[in-house]
Amino acid sequence: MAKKNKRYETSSKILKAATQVFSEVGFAGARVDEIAQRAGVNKATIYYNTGDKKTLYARVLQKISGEMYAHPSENIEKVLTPVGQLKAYVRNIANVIDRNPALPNIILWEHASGGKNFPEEASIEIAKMIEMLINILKEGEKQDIFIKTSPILIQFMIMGSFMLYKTSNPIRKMHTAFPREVKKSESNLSGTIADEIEKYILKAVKKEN
Amino acid sequence: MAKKNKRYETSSKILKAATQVFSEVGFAGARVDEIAQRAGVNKATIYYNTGDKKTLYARVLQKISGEMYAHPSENIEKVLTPVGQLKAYVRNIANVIDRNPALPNIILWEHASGGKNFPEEASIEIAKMIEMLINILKEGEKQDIFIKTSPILIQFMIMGSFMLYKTSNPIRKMHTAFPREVKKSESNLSGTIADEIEKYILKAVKKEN
Amino acid sequence: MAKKNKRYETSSKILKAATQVFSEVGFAGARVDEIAQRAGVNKATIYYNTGDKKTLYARVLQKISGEMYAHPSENIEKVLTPVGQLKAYVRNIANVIDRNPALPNIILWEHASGGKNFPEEASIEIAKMIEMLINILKEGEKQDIFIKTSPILIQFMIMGSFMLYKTSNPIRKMHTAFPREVKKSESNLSGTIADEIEKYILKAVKKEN
Amino acid sequence: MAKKNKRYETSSKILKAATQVFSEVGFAGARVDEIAQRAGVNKATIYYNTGDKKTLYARVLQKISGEMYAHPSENIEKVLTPVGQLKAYVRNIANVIDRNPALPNIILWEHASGGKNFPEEASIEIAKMIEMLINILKEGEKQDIFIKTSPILIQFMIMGSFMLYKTSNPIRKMHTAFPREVKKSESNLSGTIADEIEKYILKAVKKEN
DNA sequence: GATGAATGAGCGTTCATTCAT
DNA sequence: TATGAATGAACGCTCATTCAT
Repeated sequence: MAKKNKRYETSSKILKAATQVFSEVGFAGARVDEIAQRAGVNKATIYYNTGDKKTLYARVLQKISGEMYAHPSENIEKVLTPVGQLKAYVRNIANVIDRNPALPNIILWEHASGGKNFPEEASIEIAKMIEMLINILKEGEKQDIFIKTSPILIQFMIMGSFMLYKTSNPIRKMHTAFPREVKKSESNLSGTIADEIEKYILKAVKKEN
Repeated sequence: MAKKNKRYETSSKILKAATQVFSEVGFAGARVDEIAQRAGVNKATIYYNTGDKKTLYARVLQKISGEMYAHPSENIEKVLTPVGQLKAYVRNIANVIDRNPALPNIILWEHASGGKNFPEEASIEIAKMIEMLINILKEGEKQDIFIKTSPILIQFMIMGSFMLYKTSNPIRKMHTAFPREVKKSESNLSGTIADEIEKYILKAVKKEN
Repeated sequence: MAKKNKRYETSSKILKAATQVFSEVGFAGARVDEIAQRAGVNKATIYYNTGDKKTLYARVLQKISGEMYAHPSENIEKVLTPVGQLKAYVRNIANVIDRNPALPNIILWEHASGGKNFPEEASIEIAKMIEMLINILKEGEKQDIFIKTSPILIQFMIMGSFMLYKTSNPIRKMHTAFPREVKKSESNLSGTIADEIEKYILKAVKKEN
Repeated sequence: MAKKNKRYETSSKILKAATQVFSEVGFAGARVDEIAQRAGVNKATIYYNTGDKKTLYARVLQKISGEMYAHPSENIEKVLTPVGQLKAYVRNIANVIDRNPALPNIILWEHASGGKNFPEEASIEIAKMIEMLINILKEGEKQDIFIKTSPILIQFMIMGSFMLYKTSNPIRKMHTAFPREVKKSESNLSGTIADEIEKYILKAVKKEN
């Protein structure tokens, strides 16, 4: 709306390009030159505008984790039952990932590298998110409809399956060895994939009667 | 003992060091100097003995995937019921990961990078493994004890949770934000962790009656 | 006076230093470090400004052959008789070599290496030059004042004597074995040396009557 | 004849291979590995048998110059007239070059590099050779059949034309720009080429009457 | 006499970063 | 605000040389 200043525009272009590049090749593999080129700015502009490579990466991480862990909370409180809340939780994650294609790669880069660059702010967001899951699962237990579970493992099952699915796309297509059922893939999670994972997670967690 | 081939011994030292370094920092982040130092050999020896950085990485990938996807089959055929087989399948994966600490990181690096360096041989091994899972799940369906599932997603749930668990260890410990339940961790999967995942996967897959 | 383009100035310094170094030790013997040092720039500047070692060498070759084969034509067309033209031809070559001390060495490096790096553009220039000589000799034949000759061999006699003379300078001085008459040398061709060669070439080519 | 010892055989193979390689790419461009491979021996054998790269190159130079400057004298003394002697001189050089294909390249490498590695022994041989030419030319002058000439320049005309001819072969064939008359070439000097050069040199030197 | 294995020194090249404008 | 030019510090790799056998 209001005409933003030029600096901000440049900053946005840089951040967008950096997100792309870092997600494709990771921190060590990323070239500042490449980021500058994709952003359509001079390499020195990155240093002038944002700072060094590490700072730039930190900004990317921060933005990513902000998006990751802020939105999911949106629709959950409106839902009343733990089952509905857990469904919403899974679905929100799928939505966020679909809206941020760079996210799974970056999270995996960070996991692989042992989180060396993971900013404290980002882990606060994650913590809030997990707390949300903990509450949902606890409430389910209290109502005697969920079994006792380890929230962190449930979290990893959800995130892990989504992220491996997303990032395995090129691998599955590249190699001829895989069975046919494995090679077909959908680019979005929010359709069939999220449906399935939601189903598995719920079954895994629900008490049989 | 028998005097071993000198070249082979050197090669082993190099491969071991390379596996470590690549798993810690990935291909782009790895320094040949560092690998040489950890192997206790001169940098040039790596080139004399094994070849360039890419070749070395390929060898690491090959060894890793060999170990990953060969062993799990071991105990499965002895088990008769699909439930037993699925349990063995999950447990075997946990065992392999425990025995090869570099494995989760390297797999994640590869996923994150879109499998640019993934050797065809490795994907053959993975394919065999997934085929195994497909058969188990099919048999379960046929016997009407498993629901219809997407094997690749089940696979990703198992692998994803194990690998994220393993690699999240330093992150979880590093950051203060996480709830207490999340911070405690066991270094091996084969104990409680595998038990839990096994339970969730089975519940996710089994038909309720 | 007018403020020159900075990049161009750097480029010139690099090209000059490169010409020197390549002429002294050839392509394989040249060290990029040495070129950078003589040019008074950082080694990386060479890559930023010009490109890799091969590209740099190509530029040197191109400039050398440009100078070699452009100027000789200058004064020849003004001269009317074949004898005068041939004299001018020889003299022009001597002048060019005198003005470009790196030239003989570089041509010899290229000859010795089988012209592996010789750029097509350079050979076009040489070809034009030889064509000039062919025309002079043909005209002389037609006027019945020159014998029938092989132009390429005449060319090699001229170039060969000039270039060996120039490059033998350090050798002749270094070694004590040579007869006195051989050791004295003039640094420029354009004086006595060119006079002599001109005389020999003309005698070799002219028809006796 | 007598069965030579093994060391000598190895030494010969090495020297032959080294001569080839040095003539093709010069001292700086030569790789000890390549020489070893062509000689069919282990790289370490070169050091054991002959010494380091410089020593090996010196041996090659020595052998080359020995061959170059010893043989030409053979037939000259039998010839009585200066004209006949000069013809023999030119022809002998052509023969030696034909018999030693590595010779022109190596001489050119040495000239180009300013004779940095030229051994004193070699220059003694050259000196003897030039002295021979000096005597022939002096005798011709005394008999009033040759004009007064600069022997070193005559020497360079002969050597220069032969060597440029030989080494220009690949260049002339490689590039399309050259006129047809220039592209055809004979691999041996001793035929037409030597005839022509001999004719030019004699005409250049002989007194007209 | 000969060699497979290993290495130190150095080379061409890249890359994150800074400087002058 | 932005950039073209320049650079220091590495990095992957090569190569002449040595060592143990």
